[in-house]
Amino acid sequence: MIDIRFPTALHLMLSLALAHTEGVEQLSSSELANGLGANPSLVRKLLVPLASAGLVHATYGRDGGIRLGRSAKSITLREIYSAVIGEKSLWAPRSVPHRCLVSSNVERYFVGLATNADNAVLKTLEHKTLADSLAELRKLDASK
Amino acid sequence: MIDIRFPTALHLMLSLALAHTEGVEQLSSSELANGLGANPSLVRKLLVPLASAGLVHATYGRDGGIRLGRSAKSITLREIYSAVIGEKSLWAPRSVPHRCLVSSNVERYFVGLATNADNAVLKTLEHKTLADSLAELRKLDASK
DNA sequence: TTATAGGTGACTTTCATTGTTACATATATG
DNA sequence: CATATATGTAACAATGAAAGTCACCTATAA
Repeated sequence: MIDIRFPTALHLMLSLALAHTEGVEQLSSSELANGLGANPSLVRKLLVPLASAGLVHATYGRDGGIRLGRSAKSITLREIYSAVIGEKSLWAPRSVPHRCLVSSNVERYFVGLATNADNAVLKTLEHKTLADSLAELRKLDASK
Repeated sequence: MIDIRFPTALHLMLSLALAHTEGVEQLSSSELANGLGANPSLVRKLLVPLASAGLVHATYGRDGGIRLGRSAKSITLREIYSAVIGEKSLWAPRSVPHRCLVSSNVERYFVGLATNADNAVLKTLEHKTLADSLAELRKLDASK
């Protein structure tokens, strides 16, 4: 199935950032799930790697909830992507029987290509912060 | 299931390029499939978009087979990628109910991010030719 | 004590892609 | 023309990573 963890995580983080600008310090997993049209349990599972990376902070118990771990200005989209996707490459090599010059070396060669592609993508996310993204959403909203 | 059309197509093209340097002008889908550890029919299906893009040329009938459509020096990895993957983006947006500033605009915003990422990846493939890749394989083979 | 948060494990469902089989179509050759 | 053998293609089953669900555990404020 197609992987939509990154757009989902980005949406979550943007919801938290927006709430923050409106004076709401935290949201529950149910509220976040509602915004996504998803299940609270699914949201909580996606929050695990974001919490490990320090991008969000969750508090237990009654009156608990989820808040941003740092300011929206200091969180980049690259951090969100890396937290959620981990080391998984954009492309996986095909495993082939080693029989000739091509088949014996193409796998290693391809992994190198994939690493280049991964790095290029990370670079496109590196200088965009969560605050930048929220500002972009406001522009989009106004322009329509 | 994970998408390995690009590494598979690259392998095919490299096999054709290698054969060419050895004086073999064409290979059958069975020979190509054998190098990949795959089914000839699967190979033929993958060849369809490569043939449409003019990157390979297939001839029917007895003594038929597949050959490179142009010289290995003139074929870039970007062309192979685009032929096989088409317009499919690296990332798909999550479809969400439109209810607030974030949910109403994040989808469009995300598609923009994905387009940037796609272009960055294409750029990493743009200046590598099939001949370059074959030379890299020879280096890898020699260095081990 | 109770209400209500998040955390987690064990599932089932989804669906694009892989892989297979069978057969139609085209062509070189004797 | 018959035959051998190549590609083209349609229909189908298998695969597997992620989505999604449910039940239950743990933690905490009031």
